[in-house]
Amino acid sequence: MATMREVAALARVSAKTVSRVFNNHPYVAPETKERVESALRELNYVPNSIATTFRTGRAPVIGVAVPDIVDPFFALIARAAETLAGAQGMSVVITSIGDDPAREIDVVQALLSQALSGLIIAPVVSDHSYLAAWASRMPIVFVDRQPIRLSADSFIEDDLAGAHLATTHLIEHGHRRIGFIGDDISVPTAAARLAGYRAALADAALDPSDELVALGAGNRAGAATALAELERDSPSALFCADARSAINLVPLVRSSDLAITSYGDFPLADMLSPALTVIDQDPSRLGTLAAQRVLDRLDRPKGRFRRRTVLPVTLIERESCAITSRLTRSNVLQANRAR
Amino acid sequence: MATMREVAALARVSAKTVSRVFNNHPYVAPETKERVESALRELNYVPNSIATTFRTGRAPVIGVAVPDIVDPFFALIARAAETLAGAQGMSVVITSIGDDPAREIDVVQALLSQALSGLIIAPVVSDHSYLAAWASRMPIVFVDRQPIRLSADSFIEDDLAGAHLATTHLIEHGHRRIGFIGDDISVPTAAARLAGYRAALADAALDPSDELVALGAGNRAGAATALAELERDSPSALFCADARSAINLVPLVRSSDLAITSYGDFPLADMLSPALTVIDQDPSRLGTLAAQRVLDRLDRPKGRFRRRTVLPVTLIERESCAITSRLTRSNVLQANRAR
DNA sequence: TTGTAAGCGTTATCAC
DNA sequence: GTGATAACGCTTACAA
Repeated sequence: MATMREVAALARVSAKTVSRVFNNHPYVAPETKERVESALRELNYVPNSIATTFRTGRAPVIGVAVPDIVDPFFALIARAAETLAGAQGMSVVITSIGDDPAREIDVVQALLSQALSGLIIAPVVSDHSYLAAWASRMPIVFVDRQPIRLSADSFIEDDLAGAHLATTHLIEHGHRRIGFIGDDISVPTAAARLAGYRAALADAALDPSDELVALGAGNRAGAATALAELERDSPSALFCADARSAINLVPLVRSSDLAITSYGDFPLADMLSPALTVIDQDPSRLGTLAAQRVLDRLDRPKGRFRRRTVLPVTLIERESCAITSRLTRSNVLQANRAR
Repeated sequence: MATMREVAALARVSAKTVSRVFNNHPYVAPETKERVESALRELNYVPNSIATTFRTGRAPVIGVAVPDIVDPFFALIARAAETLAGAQGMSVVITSIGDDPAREIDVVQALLSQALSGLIIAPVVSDHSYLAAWASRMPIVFVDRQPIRLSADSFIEDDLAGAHLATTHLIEHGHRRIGFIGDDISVPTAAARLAGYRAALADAALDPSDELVALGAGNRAGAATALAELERDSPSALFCADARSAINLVPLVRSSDLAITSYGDFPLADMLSPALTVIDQDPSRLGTLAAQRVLDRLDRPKGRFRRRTVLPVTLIERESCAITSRLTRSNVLQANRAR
């Protein structure tokens, strides 16, 4: 690990000149430059990034905190952010917050106490005032979920409209008793989707009964309980508020005649029988936008930016919703297989 | 952002004493300690981690480089490493290398030029000598893939035995013409799986014809081509060398009568009709072991450790292999649904 | 065009 | 027990 001083000694110049050459500053005599460059090569000089960071006061690192990096939705956000940041010479520290809200503050504080230049966060807790102290020091950008009790940039999806879209889709296919199944309603996105579901029912003058709402489907056992609960009220269709719940639900409804729509696509959703109609999200775009915003804020600390950006979502229509398909299930299976 | 000096001034002591109090060093007079502590509280002192890192010469950060963080297999490795490291006050910088081997060196060098304490890597390229310079400075641990032209610790799975197991399973179910389908054979794990497949055929005195091997199934189009290629030789079963290829393959073989076994489980593999028999991997364990090894090496730089650890894999038998199931496919479907 | 000096915040050394 | 001083490697003023 040669230092600048050692390179300087070898090239018979001062450390400052080495610094100038290394950072391509002008006003270095060509022959000096050449001598320094060969010394640089000879000693295989690599700058000590800790020292640079120390001097600069800020590391070229953006923190990314998401509930779970194993969830492809968040992994796509993280990867997109990493790609964009990497192109600007910044790297990305990823932290999985986990499902336990109690852990979030510790985990995120630990992340922040490193020397980050900025933070991208999809929070689990619903009070983000603990970030206020940090927000004055670095750009903090929320993705997928809005900041609460904190003023910060956010890029989120139109969960309400998406849920409305999916529910309306089921209504248009003739369903009248539509169940809502999700995991944890305290997550703001889930709450918005429930609101969208209810709004769609209201718009169609259908009864938004609480008995048709079941939660806790984040794991297979919970999904089974939730489904059993709903089935007492014999819905003909389900709106599933997130992809993970949908994945848990799929095995359970195989033998039933329930139509299903899911908020969030997932691999093989199109391979099920019947193929699942889903709300399509664009996590990569969220990640790219968030990272770009962090970089923009770093570039122009005094700049003015839109605080809240809501991205539209779309419906991917497959075959899981029609009442008719359920009545002739075996035909549909045949048709699927023939494709 | 109060510094130690400011705290020292307020407590009317030297910076060193503040440092002693903050780090719980002995030999501080109780009343001095108390005065310092109240100053610490009053100024809300938070140590500047950049300075500490600079002083120490090493950041409490472990790098994790994997081909793709969106792939749940690697995400599980990364999450497990993060969890273990986090418990020791270390954080984790994750980088997706991408599929392009040409990018790996740049990406990993960029990662390394930060001040890491160690590196966990699942490499894409097949010559790791570029890491030699770094290996002398920090522990480098390979996961899932072995180091080539470099001496380093590794935790890998028994790809050869796993592929042998899966192929033998198909043979035992009566299959005689078994195709191999994968993505890129230059990836060492894939090569080992091909070898395992061939060994199993040889052990059963079956012909390991090259015509039954098709590659490039990493995307849907490639999978279609690969499958078409294989079907010219009418195999009755396929051994699919990785989960991603299997996911691409599933839609294509729906209408066929091919039995399938996949190396690597994936969500909903048990929900397909017929449910897929797979080789089960344990990426979390790989990640945990790798992170633990990095920490162990940091703790005991002179310690001696096993260089190469091979983890066994297991077969999860589902229903996709029996010849009989294929002959009575519709019955099987009924049975599935009834479950 | 090049060099000198100072300092970023913390901690190790050694003296008191 | 406590404090002055130096040092980590680099860059920013400023001087030459």
